[in-house]
Amino acid sequence: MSDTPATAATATPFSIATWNVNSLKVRLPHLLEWLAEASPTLVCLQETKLEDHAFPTAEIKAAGYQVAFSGQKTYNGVAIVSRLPLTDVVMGNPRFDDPQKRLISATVAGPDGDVRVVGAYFPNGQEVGSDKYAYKLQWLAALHDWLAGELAAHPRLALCGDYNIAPADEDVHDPAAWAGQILCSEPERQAFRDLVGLGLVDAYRLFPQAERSFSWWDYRNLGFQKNLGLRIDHVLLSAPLAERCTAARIERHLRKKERPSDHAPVIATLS
DNA sequence: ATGCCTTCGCCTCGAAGA
Repeated sequence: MSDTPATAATATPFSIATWNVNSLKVRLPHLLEWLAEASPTLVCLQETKLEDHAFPTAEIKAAGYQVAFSGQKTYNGVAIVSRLPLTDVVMGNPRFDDPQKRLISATVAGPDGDVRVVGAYFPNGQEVGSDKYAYKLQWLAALHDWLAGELAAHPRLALCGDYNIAPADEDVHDPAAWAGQILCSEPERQAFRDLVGLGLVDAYRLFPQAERSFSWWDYRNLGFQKNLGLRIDHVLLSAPLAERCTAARIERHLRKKERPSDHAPVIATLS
């Protein structure tokens, strides 16, 4: 027997997820299905590719979730959907003037106090040495600088999103082929380590995981069927949240659905 | 292999993604 109140004992655990949906217009049915099935407390979405007036607020609210979003036509676009109220919503990085909608932050009530959630769609970079790669590194440096202050202000913080960085060779299906390439280059991996150095922990690596675990697979060449993937979507937790993290997994089965996103959601559970 | 798949916007092909 436990003296825990029944309401707490039966409550769904607090969980934080991230998913690059590659067009929320196309993937809304998948999202609604997954919200009903996995019941995450909160999900950060990337690549919504929707202007704010077109965001499917009513459909997501009908599923029992609140929304905050920052989008644009064709590219980028981020959102947070949450079963709990979202407060202090902030768009973008105040230290980095950027027309690309890649960042959204909000506060939710967590199991042991407020949690600050930062949802991020990191730049892809296209090719090492390109203008887009230079932008990616500048964006990463600005994120690091801003996040140091955010962590000081909000010690209970989660940085969730499509990082477009495979942090280590074990996160790459063919490390030799990808060595030095975009998503795997040393400056990108160093930027990832610099974020970790602020006091963040990769929730997925807190637990034993299957080898060759990935969150993205190329649409081409039967990438998913052959498991030719990369682990580039991450939930990073500050120490007080990492201490309470009890599980982390990749929702690989969503990649098997009809007309899937090329990314699968990543979800971390907190006690 | 400058390829493959998917999305969007433009206008049925190019750009971008990763």
